[in-house]
Amino acid sequence: MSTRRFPTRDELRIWRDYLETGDLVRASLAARLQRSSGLSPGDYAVLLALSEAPGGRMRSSTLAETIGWERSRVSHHLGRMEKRDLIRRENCTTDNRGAEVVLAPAGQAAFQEATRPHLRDIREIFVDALTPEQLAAAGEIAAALRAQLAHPTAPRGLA
Amino acid sequence: MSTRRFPTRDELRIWRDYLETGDLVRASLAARLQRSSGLSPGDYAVLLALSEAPGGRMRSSTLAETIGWERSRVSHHLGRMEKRDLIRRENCTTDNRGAEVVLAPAGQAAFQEATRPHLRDIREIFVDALTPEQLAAAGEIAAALRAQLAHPTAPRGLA
DNA sequence: TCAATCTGATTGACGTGTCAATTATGCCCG
DNA sequence: CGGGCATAATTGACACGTCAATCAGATTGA
Repeated sequence: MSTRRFPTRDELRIWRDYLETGDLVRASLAARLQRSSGLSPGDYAVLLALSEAPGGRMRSSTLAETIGWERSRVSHHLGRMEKRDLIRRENCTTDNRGAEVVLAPAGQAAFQEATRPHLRDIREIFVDALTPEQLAAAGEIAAALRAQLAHPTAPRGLA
Repeated sequence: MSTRRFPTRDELRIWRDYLETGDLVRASLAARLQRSSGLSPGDYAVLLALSEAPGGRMRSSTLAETIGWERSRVSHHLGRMEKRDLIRRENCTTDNRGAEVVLAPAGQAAFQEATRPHLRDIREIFVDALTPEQLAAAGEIAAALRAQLAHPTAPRGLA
């Protein structure tokens, strides 16, 4: 009985629609963000974290944890952002291995420029598109999918 | 009145959950596919299209249309797949500009190896995670979001 | 003290995606 | 015919992501 049938045509269509639509939404928001501020979603995430940190500065590893990225990803992204003067990197005084990421003026400006239009876009593209019931359902669906990922029906050696 | 408020904290949480969960699902499926067959989702999409084409061959531009990719993306991906002997490229006899993409034996084998586990994974990770109502709601949410993307509340010069 | 080890961060190789430019061929019309 | 334009596909430059390897500075334990 654990061997149920393959997904039906309808189920496959919904699955595909679900994922592809998520991508479209993401892409549309990213395009608007880029147009309004020159920032990528990654840039925005970094600047948001920094702007909420005291002094606009943060240890690189703390940043990684805050936005949920791998450390090497952070390193690469900071390298690109540093070239554009959005952030600076300084040596950490309390731990010579460490690096501190500092919000640069251009970064702060771009972030402030970006925030309001970005929030408005999220409302327009996502929130306004759905009825309150659909919005709630979206949250429940996400939760159900996460639960399934955390506890797969048939463990296959994947975390 | 067209200037409604920014999204609430809850709305933002749902929005973020929705997109991030989609990514997690995608990543989990991709990891399983990779493990079971050595194929990436892109590889799978290409091989699926080819395996459904008569003779396992297809014009490169037709392939692009079929799977909804940009042509340059197809070119790059085919280059990588060709190096792994999953496909071959031949000159098109009817149009000397054109290229025909041909399913290679290794590609056919990998695809057949991949299909059943992949469909089962989709069922386990996505379909089985949701109640029938949630599945239906997921379809409706995707449709609503697409409709919104096609007809933005406040056009901002974006297609 | 100082060697083994742990940890913070960077780096390099590579897959993947976009955009703009390029190449080569087909095609149409004066 | 032949110049001009459309089309097929590739290419190059770059952003972004992962993984594995590396490097330097902390830590700690005989």
